[in-house]
Amino acid sequence: MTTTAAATAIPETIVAWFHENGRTLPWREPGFSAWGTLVSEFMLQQTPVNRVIPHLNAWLERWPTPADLAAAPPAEALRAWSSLGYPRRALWLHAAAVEITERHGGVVPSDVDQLLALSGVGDYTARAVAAFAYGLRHPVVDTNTRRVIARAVQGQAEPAPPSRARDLAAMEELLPEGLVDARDFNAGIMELGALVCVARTPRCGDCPIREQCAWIAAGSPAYLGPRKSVQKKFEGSDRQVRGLIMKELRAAHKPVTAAEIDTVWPDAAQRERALRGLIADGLAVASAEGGYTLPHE
DNA sequence: TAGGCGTGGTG
DNA sequence: TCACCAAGCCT
Repeated sequence: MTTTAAATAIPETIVAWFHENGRTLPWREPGFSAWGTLVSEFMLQQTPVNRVIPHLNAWLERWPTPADLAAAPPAEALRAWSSLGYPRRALWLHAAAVEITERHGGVVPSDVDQLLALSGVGDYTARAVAAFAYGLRHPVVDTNTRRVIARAVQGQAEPAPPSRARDLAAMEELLPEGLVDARDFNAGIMELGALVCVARTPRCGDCPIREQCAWIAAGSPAYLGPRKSVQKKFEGSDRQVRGLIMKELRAAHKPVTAAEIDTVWPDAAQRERALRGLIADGLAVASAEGGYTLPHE
C-alpha cells in the first residue's frame, strides 16, 4: 500500500470540487430512499441522466416501496419503463423487488453480497447502492471512474479493457478512509467523468485536477491501444425489431395478433427471430387465446 | 469473455 | 451524416 502524493491530492481535490459543482439530482436529495437509489441505478445503466429523471419520479410515485412493485404484474413495470430502453432491466427490477420482499422483509439490503444476489444487480449497482444509499465505504467503479483514473493516474487517454479486480483495486487506492469523504469521492469522480473528463472531448481547462493529471503531464498522448468493439448499427438490427414489437405489446391491453406483429417489420425471418428472442427473455408471452402479450398481463 | 441487448442525443 | 456515447448486466 503506497501513499503517493497523487493518491491523496486527487481525492481531496475531487471531493472539494464535487461539493461546489455537483449537480442537484433526485438521488442526492436528503432522505431519498434506498429503494429510490436502487431504482435510479437500474434506470441509469446505459441511459443518460436527463432521460431517467422523469421516469424515476413517476416510478417512485407509483411504487414507493419494493413491496408495491412486487405486488404489480411485470407487464405494468414494462409499460412504466416506457421507452427507456433495455426493457429486460424493468423485468429484472421487478424480480429484484420480489426478492427483496421475500428474502429481506421488503428492505433493500446494504450488504454488497446480498445486493449482488439480486436480479440485474452487478458489481457497479451493488456498490453504488451500498455507498450512496447506506454510506458504506466501497469502491464504486463505473465507466466514468475508469476513464478518470486511466487519465489522471495512469496517463492514458482511454482505460484498458475492464478488469473487475484491477479496477476495484485502482479505485480502492484512491478512496478516502472516512465514510463521508469516501462517499463523496465515489460520487465526485463519477461526476467529474460525466461533466469534465468526458469521453469524446475532455474539458481539461475546467478540470480541478489538471495539475495532478498524469495524462496532461505526458502531453495528452493519443490512445494507441486496441479499439473498443464497435456497436453494430441499430438501424435494421434485431434490436430495432425487438423494440418495435415491444412497443406494440406495451400499447395493447389485449393479445397482439400475429398479423399485427407482421406489420411492424417487413422481413418475416427477422421478425420471427426477434419475437422468439423476446419470448426466450421473458419479455413476451404467447397467449392462450392466440397472439402475444407482455408477461403476467 | 465477447457479444447481445434499446433508445436518443450529439460533434 | 453517422459513428460514438450513455451511472451495465447476463450468458
